[in-house]
Amino acid sequence: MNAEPLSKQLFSDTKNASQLVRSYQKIAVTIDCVIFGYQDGQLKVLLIKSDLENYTEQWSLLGNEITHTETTDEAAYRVLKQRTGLSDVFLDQVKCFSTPDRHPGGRVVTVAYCSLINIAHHQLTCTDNDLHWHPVQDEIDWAFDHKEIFETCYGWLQKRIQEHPLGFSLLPEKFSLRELQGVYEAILGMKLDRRNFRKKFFTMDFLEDTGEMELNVAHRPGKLYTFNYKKYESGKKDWVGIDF
Amino acid sequence: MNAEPLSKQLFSDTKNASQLVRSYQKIAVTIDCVIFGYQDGQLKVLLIKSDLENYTEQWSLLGNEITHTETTDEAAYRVLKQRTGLSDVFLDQVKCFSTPDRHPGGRVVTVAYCSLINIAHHQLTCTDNDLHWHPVQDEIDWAFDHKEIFETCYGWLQKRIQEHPLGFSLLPEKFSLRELQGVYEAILGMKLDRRNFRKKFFTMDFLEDTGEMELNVAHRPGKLYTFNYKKYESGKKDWVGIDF
DNA sequence: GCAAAAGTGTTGTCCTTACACCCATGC
DNA sequence: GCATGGGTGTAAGGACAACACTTTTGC
Repeated sequence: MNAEPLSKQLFSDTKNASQLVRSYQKIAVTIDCVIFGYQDGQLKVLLIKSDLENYTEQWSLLGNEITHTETTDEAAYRVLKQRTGLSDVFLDQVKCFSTPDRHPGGRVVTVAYCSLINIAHHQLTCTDNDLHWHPVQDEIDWAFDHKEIFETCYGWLQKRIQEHPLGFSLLPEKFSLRELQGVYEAILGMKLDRRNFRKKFFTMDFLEDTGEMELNVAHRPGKLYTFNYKKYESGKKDWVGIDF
Repeated sequence: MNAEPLSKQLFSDTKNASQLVRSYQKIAVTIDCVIFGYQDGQLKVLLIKSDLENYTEQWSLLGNEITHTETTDEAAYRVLKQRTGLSDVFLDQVKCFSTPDRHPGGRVVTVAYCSLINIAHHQLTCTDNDLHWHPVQDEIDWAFDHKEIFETCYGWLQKRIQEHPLGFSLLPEKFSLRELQGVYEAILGMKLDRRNFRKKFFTMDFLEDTGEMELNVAHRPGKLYTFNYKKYESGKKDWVGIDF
């Protein structure tokens, strides 16, 4: 607020790095994971009942403190692994939330992470505290500021999935185009034109025809494709173009 | 790393929120500002000589701890204000950096912020520690992990300026299209076609002709425009399209 | 009159959108 | 044979890239 005294105090002299850091106020830092999953054509988010007194009826993101020896990334992977058994999955940092009174137990700064996994392919390793998947369009009674964190991550995901091939992590190794389109429609919350969707992905040229077909579907079976990551990498463009 | 003991410990019972937060490890949290400025057709970044022993020859971003009563956003605005006198400027959170040994004085988690200001229109309020503007393409001897933070923010800015009208904050109220194009070329690091650039911005339809012309230029004077924020807001589109 | 940048249009190409019909399978 | 989704093509419109000449001003 008043610039002079602080800048004078901070920049008068060289300082010892350890002393400086010792002088800083220390704060609890946590990570919270917004883990999205997809099942039956619906986008869902993984939540637990809060385990804090007075908040046990509210839904909470999966979170944990970060320890002195790990990065926030490592903490996020640790939590994801503990709760879902998953380790080979994307997990991206979205944003840091730091409102002083955001946590009822005192000052806690949290870093939000976002992930997207295939529900059908991973059993939850622990279902304490009512851990389960909630359709994203359900009314949810959120704990603390987790509604805001969730919404930020959901918006981030909708933008991200249009620019990066995240959708494939929701699908089995081999998938039909209908399944792929279902993922996009669920995440973006809108219907897409089937013919244009197919054209789009075929011209992007990283889907590989496996030669196999769907089995046991109550309609004409579709071809199964795999996502060729190498082709995706080599075909990436780096210039997007000005477009507000 | 080993999931079982921790999840058992954390989720056995309801807990008191204050006790839980008290049990968390506490860490120093800082913000670092990557403040970009534009002058003479060049993009520059505002740096100081580190004021830490053994690091006084290296260049450092403007940073500070966050206190118990402020958000990281508030801390970033505070630092920006102290160092540049500016307050009516965009400042966006980019990313949190948390490698345990990133700071020589001990564990410090930092949140990087990015801003873009008009150098010619703001005097620096304090030039201690060799505070000054460095062209972004200069070789810079960075302190700590500030090179990584800078590069992340620079990439973020290049993407961001293509999707949001940030460039106008670098220009006077009234500006010519040549000036606007100069900003984009400096930030993106490439030449753009003048005719296509003009077409692009005219069809986006939020530039307003002031009726005035440039003065004192050694060539045919150009028209001066203003950025009409209201028109920009109302014309924004929300659907971008899948495009990897 | 020369240097420097302003201002302006067209064409070809590509991408996007909207839209309709027949086909293969399970039941 | 009916329901369900698979698979396909085209035409119109819009965006983008490439490209050259005339005009206005300061010096």
